[in-house]
Amino acid sequence: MGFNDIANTGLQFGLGLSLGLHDHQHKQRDQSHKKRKDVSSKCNKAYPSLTLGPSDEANNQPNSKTEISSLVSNSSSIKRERDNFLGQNFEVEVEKVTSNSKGEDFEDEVCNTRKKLRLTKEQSTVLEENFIEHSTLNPKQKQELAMKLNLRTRQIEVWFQNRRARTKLKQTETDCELLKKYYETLTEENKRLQRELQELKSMETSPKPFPMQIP
DNA sequence: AATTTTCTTTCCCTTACCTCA
DNA sequence: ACTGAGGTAAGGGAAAGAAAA
Repeated sequence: MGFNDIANTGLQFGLGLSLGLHDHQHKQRDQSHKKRKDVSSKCNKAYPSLTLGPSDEANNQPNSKTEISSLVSNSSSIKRERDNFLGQNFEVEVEKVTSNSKGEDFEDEVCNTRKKLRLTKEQSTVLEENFIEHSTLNPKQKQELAMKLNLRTRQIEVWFQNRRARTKLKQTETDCELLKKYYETLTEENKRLQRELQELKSMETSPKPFPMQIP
């Protein structure tokens, strides 16, 4: 078993732990959760700017209820989506598009793209500074930071999550290198001991010195 | 008061957009 | 113009706890 095998086993073990949680026994646990996500997902895909936040610096504004209502029509069920922006609790009515042909065509048309926001240099710097201070935020800190940077709390949350993940990845890489070195050292040591053992064995099998005769 | 259901928040892994060489 | 790699914002599943029924 080489180092890579050991490393892979470790990775698989780690993955297994997390994948093990994706058990079918939890699938039915909360259907409403999934529904909410579906609605949210549909809305996100259809109208990235509505929930993904600003697509550029100029468009850095919260989305109004009327904007959403005017974009989505033909409702069959209504869900309320909350979000915080600038310390306010925005409650947004998201209308689920029914499965009529018109709705599906429209969805297909707009769902292929997922716009991605780029944080400005200033925003990244402030976030980085905050991360150095504390790698996790409480709701209040999150709120304040969102207000300060003119971002949604979800975006702050996501940034910190991703930042923690990067830190963890770096640490894992460092640990991996250390383990690799340790493995090499142990291999060398093992070889040396094997040689030593071999020498001792050969000495044992060679003829012993002539025993002294005692009268 | 105890139990069940629904909602909210958070974490983690994965996906996919974007940039650059 | 194309392409592959790397960085990273966001999506989505799951868990845990709170709130509502």
